[in-house]
Amino acid sequence: MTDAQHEYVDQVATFFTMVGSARAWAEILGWLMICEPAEQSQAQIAAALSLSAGSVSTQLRTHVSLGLVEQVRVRGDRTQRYRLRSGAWHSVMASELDRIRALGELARDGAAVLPRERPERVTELGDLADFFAREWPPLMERMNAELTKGTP
Amino acid sequence: MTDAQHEYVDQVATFFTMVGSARAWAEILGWLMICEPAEQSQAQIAAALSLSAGSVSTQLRTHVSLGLVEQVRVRGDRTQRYRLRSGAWHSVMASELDRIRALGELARDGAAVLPRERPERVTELGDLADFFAREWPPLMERMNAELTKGTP
DNA sequence: AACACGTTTCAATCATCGCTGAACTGCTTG
DNA sequence: CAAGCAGTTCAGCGATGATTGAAACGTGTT
Repeated sequence: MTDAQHEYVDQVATFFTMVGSARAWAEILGWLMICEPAEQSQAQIAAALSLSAGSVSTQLRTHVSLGLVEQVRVRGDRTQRYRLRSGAWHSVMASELDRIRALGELARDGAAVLPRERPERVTELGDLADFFAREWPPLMERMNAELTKGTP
Repeated sequence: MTDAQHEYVDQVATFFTMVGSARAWAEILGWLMICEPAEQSQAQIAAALSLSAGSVSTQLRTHVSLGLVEQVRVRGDRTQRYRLRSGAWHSVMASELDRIRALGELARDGAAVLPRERPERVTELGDLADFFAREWPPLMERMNAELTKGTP
């Protein structure tokens, strides 16, 4: 692992820790973006990032469950490999829809305690969520259409 | 503060703590969504939520700096009041653009360590960021147009 | 001026959560 | 069936960061 690679992993990790991710989680993500080969065993990841086997196991599982990383079995080799899923970033964006829906839910539940004064404080959130729930799917479609040009 | 209100504040707080916000920050947000009157002093907020004056002061400042909350002076009364800004939720969405740009930056910096194997791991992120940087502003415009219908 | 009230600041405390290390499971091979 | 390796689990440690409480500040009031 070169200095430049190390620096980049750090940069990615810094970004994602800023938005609330665990350090190890973020470092693994950064490493899987640039490592060679793209498929890595847990041991390789642990070695490259100087992380304990435990952290790698745990955080890798959350990566997998989020759909960012996939496990691959290389035939002839029994050790599991992990790699960034192709389209990983797309699915991050696509999953935004769930969060938007959750916000809509929050707004809807607010109906029970709607304030007389400036009820928009709650309703505005609902309208917004509805707007995005409508706009997001076509946006995702355009995204896929546009960015799949080179890779069919 | 009724039980229902308390419950709702808790629900909002739970949602936002899930995505990495501080508990007090999130509770204040929930309270400012449904409190009556909409304008509240720090002391009122602290009392309603059983928070210390210190937390309220600190977290309220971050709310203000994020543009979610604004301070208002009620004439005749010297104590400062705080309230949810109208259009608060809109500006949350609008500020997403900054995060998208940051992701684009991250991808661009990745050029220095671009892997030979599956370089899309990095470049895909850049394309995505570009796509959103282009799509976001018009989307925001449509959002404002559509949701401002009732409130000119 | 002195006081009262609202707000800010900050050091100390507390809680949370991620990380480590070691023990454990399961699989494969000699 | 023992040995070796990959991965998992979990208790305990450590660090980060939020919360508190008290003291300082400022502003308006008597």
